[in-house]
Amino acid sequence: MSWDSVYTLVKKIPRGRVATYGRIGKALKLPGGARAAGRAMAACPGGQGIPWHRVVGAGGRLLLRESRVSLQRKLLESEGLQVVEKRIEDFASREWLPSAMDRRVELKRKG
DNA sequence: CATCTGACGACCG
DNA sequence: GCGGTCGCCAGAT
Repeated sequence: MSWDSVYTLVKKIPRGRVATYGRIGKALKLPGGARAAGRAMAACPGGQGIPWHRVVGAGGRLLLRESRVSLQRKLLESEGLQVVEKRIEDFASREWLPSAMDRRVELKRKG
């Protein structure tokens, strides 16, 4: 399985925004959904401009292991996001939705 | 080939 | 909110 489509999508996540494994898996119709997105990110090659830290779990939770979550948190905070108890504050308005269709939902939700 | 291990998430008690 | 179950699958050993 090639995870290129996942990395390509992740690269599109704007600075200061985050996307979830579930959304990514669904948007790309990956077999296995969210878990597939997780596997892809686990195998994510470094040093290629992939903003891996902008991918979080459902509800805006940070799911990485302690050894890595500290860096993720640091990177997210450096982009202006607030992380409290391994969770993105105000996640609903910080979530970036992949497809054009989902964007309408986002705009609608924002009001 | 058998087995184990995950960067998930919805659901339920 | 917390812990357990289940669906689902690529790599590593």
